[in-house]
Order: sequence, then structure tokens, then C-alpha cells
Amino acid sequence: MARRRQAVTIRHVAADAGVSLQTVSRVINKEPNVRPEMMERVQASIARLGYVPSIAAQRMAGSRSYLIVALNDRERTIAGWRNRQGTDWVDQMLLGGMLTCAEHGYRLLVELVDTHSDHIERELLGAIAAIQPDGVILTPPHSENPLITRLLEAQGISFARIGSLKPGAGFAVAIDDEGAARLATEHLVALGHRRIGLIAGPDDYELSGRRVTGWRAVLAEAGLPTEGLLAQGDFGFETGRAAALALLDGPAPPSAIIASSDQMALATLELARERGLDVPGALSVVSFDDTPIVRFVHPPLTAIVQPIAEVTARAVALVIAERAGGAPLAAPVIVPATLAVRASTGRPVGA
Amino acid sequence: MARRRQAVTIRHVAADAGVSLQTVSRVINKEPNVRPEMMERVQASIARLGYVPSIAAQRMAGSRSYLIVALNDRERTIAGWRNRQGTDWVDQMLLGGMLTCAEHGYRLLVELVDTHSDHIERELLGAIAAIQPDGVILTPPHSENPLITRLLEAQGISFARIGSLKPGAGFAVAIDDEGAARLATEHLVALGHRRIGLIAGPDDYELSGRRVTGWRAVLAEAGLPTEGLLAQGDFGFETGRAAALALLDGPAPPSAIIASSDQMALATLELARERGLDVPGALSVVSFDDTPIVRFVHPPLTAIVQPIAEVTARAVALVIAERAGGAPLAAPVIVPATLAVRASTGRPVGA
DNA sequence: CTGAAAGCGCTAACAC
DNA sequence: GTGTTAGCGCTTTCAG
Repeated sequence: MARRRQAVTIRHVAADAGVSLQTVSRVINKEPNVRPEMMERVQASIARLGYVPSIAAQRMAGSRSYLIVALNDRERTIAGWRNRQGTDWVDQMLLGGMLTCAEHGYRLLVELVDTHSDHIERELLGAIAAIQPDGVILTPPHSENPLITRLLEAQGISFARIGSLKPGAGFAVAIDDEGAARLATEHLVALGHRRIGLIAGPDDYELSGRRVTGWRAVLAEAGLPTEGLLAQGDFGFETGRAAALALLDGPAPPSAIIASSDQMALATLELARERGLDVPGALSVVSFDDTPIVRFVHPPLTAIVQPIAEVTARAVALVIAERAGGAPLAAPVIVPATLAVRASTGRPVGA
Repeated sequence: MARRRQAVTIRHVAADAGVSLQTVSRVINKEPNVRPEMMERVQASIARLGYVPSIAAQRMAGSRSYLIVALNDRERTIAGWRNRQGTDWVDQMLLGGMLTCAEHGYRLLVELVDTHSDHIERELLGAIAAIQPDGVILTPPHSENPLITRLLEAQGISFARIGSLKPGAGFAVAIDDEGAARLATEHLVALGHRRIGLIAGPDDYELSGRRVTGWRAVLAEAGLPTEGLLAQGDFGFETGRAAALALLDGPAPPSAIIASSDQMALATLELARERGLDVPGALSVVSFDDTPIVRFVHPPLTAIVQPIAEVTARAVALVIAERAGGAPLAAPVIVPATLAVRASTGRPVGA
């Protein structure tokens, strides 16, 4: 194992270009006060020598680390990977996050921390001290954890809260959950459904409430009932099944169900199959996650397409822009979702 | 944006414990020549102050960066994320890689570079200069790219080649593809199949050949033919379909097909459905990837379960161990695959 | 076994 | 506009 030192440093470039270290530094950092010709000369040397600044040294000298940390919930994330249920949340995050980072010369580092831990502050502080990121992207449920947001604020680290719309420190960037719920509900109303059930997500996610709001609003506008049509799960299969059961076993069961996650939609589908309910003839089903698997079940599920990659991209861009001195915008960024109509929704029988 | 400096440095710890910087450093790095009591005293101070070393500073001073880079093919990886075909390769890599890194105080940084690029060397050199990783994990097809392996070797960076068994620099860690192919073939032979087709992967992947070898060996041992039973695809749906077509349109079509990827298996399944071939009655299908989606199609596919998380974990562990002075083991590490039997395989009609 | 000195590659502040 | 000086936090020599 050879002792690895930087092969070509700022010093080599300076010597090669016949300028001072500082000038090279200014060129690297696109700072003003460098004559164009000087800049070109330096850039030529950089290119010729294949010089790349060491992020460690840059960080050391009190500048940027060019590292953005994506903070995910350890337990949930690992469970998702192990269970292999087809959720590609992390992949979509990487897609949006890594590419946007790359555009600006940054890199994304995924970090897992436990939300429900009394030593979460120590854990986070440790990660920050070790990595010294220029920004942090918070994903649910971290985005709404005051312990985390307060700590980040106190540390003066710019961060974005994905999936949160609450005011406060950090950029709020979220999918338009209310609009998405409206979209799904309107689709079903247009098909002629009059009893449209919703399996909501757990209360510890802000977005659960927003979806209920959207669903409720459309039904109210259409003069349709909500009574006995709202159930709740925790996004998982089991609770989804229980919720679907409650809905279908009610006095006046729905002819369509919107589930707040793919697993809950799958559970609903399974239940329908068991009961001999034709989908979509006797029951239409809409999923709220367009994960890969919902396209491969029978029938393929109509689903809300969550623009996770775009949301993450926006979050990263905001964090980087703030570091670069951009205006610390106040309003939350809301990214619209779309609806992918597939075979699991149709006109209700007799409509 | 507060000027962020390290809140608590090695200096604070040294002062608190009443020792020199050097002694603290020795404790941090678990170096010898520190009296137990001294060590305890220092560790107490570290805990009390919540000290965490800055990786930037550690790297600067010529030590480890505690960063491992996972090098993936840019084009393929991004395409996989965008297409959302349910492949969870990256997730499984992160699962094995991140957790193993974490166990040793390292972090995993995913980096995308183009394999088929003439400036790949510049790209890689740049990433190395910027990140200065302690190790690199090469994934296919990078693992077999001599431009990359030579460069890494020249740089003295320890690395692992996932999916490669070739001798040479870097740890070779691979799934037992030959054994996996044997497993799948034996399963079909045991069910009574006598004409078992294989849709191989592309030649630019070493493992494609190993799978053919395993398949061929089992058939030879069982005295079964291979003639007209071997087709080839590029792991994608389209070429998989063409390959399945070639196999099924031959003079004596197979009663079972092993596809070297989930997409090619899905293509085979679709073709069978179009032709009214009952699966598994008229045609058994085995997939080589146990990605989430193959459990959600009908019928659920029997599939080789690739232990990608474990392979990555082993690769990371080897790289870290080498840095720590472990013996640079020569033999490739081969991790066995298993077979998940589902409803897409059964006895052939009339058997 | 422990400490003191030197310097890693870079940027901040200040001079010129 | 450009160069000079002084560190950032840590690990490496090398003395004791």
C-alpha cells in the first residue's frame, strides 16, 4: 500500500502557470478579481496537469466539503432493503440527488440514523463532525423531527425537509399530496363512483392528513359521502389489509378504494381476489405509490406517480444554492404528482 | 450561515485529559504503546466532550479517509433508476456495503462513471483525487475493465472486483454463477424436464459464460442435449423476447427455460402467455434474478436468489481489512446462490 | 511508553 | 488584481 499523497496539488498548478497559490484558488472557486487571461492560463495548467482539488483540504481550510448528506431513517430503510418489497424510494432519491449534486460538483452521501432514539442527537452530531457536510437532506420521518431540525439549525447547516410543509428553518420541499389525492378521487368520481374509500397513512406523517384533505374536498364538491369510508394503516401490508377489511365490511361498502401506499393497495387487491370481487368491475383500486411492482400485478394498478427524484433534486439544488449565497426562499416548494391510469380502475358495475 | 469549525477537536480532548495531542491520536487510532489507564482517561474525555474526529483532517494528515467508493456504471445505473423495472441491485449493494462500512467506522460513497468512455481514466483519477477513498468497490462491468483495475493498482488503492473471478490485482468476490446455473438446471432435471433451454447473458460479462458452463455440465451429467437450446440476450426485455422466440421456434422446443435475468424471464413469460402455453404446465420458467417483481407476476417465478448484499459486504470487509494490514488473500471469494422455488416451474406435461 | 515539532493541501485574511 | 501569511485538525516523523 503506497503512501498516497495528492499527486498534483495546487502548488504544482501555481508553479506551472507561474502564479501564486491564491490565484489558482480563486480560479478554482470562480471568485472575482482575476483577469480573464490569467484565468485561462491557470485553467490550461489545471487541465494539462489533470489537477483536481482535494475536498479534504478544501474542507480543512474552512471552505466547503462538497458533501451533502441524505439522512434516512435507519430502521425503515434497512427493512425496506431486506424485505425487497419493490420500493424504490432510495433509488429515486439517489437519481434526483446524485445527479443534481454532480451538476454542482457535489456528492451525495447516504447516512442512516434512528429516528426513535434518545441518542439521536449524539449520532447526528457525530456524523456532522466526521463528515462536515455542506448541507443535509431530511427525509420523512426525520423531516418533521424537531430534535433534528433544531440541531441542524443550531449548527448553521443548511438543510431541506422533504415531505414537510411546516414553516420553520430549512427548505420545505414536498409532493403535492393533497393535489394527488384530489387527482385520484376525481378520476374515480369521473368514472361514476359514488362511494370512494380511502386508506390513509399513519398520523406521524404530515402527508397522511394532506391526502385525507384532498380526498374529502373532492367528495364534498361532488356532494358525495365520506362517512364510513375512511380507514387507516401504517403503509404496510397487514394494516392495509385490516383497513380494507373494515371498509368492505361496512354497512355500505365502497366501489373504489384509494390506498395510501403500494403495499396497502396490494393488500386490498388480495382481499378483493379472495372475496371474488372483480377488479375493477366490482371494486376499483388506486395506489398512492407507483413502485415497480404495481405494474406487474394483475390487474396493473392505477397509481399516483410520486416525483421523488424531482423532489430530491429540488431539495439538493436549494441547499446548494443557499451555500452559494442564494436568497433563502421562504415558501415551501410543492411538486405536483401525476396519475398513471391502468387496469385497476373502471366504471362501477351498473354505472 | 455560521462559519463552521470543528466544535470539539483533538486539542480539547488532550487538554481535558491532560495529555498530549499525540496520545489522543494514538487512542483514536487504536495504536499500541498507550497504557490502559491513559487510554481510559482519554476515552472518558472523548465520550464526555462528544468528540468525533474530522475525516477531512485525518485525510489531510495523510491517514485514512474512512471513505469507500462504490463505482457503478453511470449509464446502466441511471437507466435502471429511470426505467423503474424493479431491479434492486443498488439497494442490495447499499445494504451490504453501508452496513459493513458502518461496522468499521467507514462510509460508502456511490460514484457513477462511464465504462465506455475514452476519458474514463481522467474521470476516475478526478474522483480519486477529490475523494481520496481508502478503497474502491468495482461492480460489473467495471470489475473487468483493465483500464480501471490498472489505474487503481498503480494508485495503490485497494479494491475489490465484484462479479469477477479473474486473477490479478484486487479482491475477486463473486456469486457462484456456475453453481447457481447448476442449481436451476438440476431443479428442472429433477422435475423431469429433458429439454432445458438457457437464455445466456451478453459476452462482455464473465458471469454469462460461467452460467452456460453450469447448465451444460448438469445436462451432460444427466445425458441430456444442449443442441439448439442455448440462446443469448443482453439482460433486457427485448433481446430476452427474441431469444425465447428462437428457442420456442426451434425444431424441438424446450419444456423449460432458464433466463439469465428477470427481464428476460418476464419476456419469456409474456411470450408463453401470448402463445397460450401454460406456465408451468407447458413451459417452466426460471429467472436468474430474484428481484421484487418476479414475486408479483403470475405465476410467481422460480428464481435464483443472488446474494448481492453479502457479496458487497464481503468485498467491503476485504478492502477494509487490507488497509488494516490484513493478509492480501489471493483466492477469489465465491458466495453461493440459492434457488427460490415458486409456481413457474413444475413437471412437464406427460412426465 | 509519551511528547514536541513539522507539515498535509487548501483558503481566509490581509497586504501590495 | 494579485501575492503573502497564517492557520484549519490531524498524523507523522523523531526525540525523550
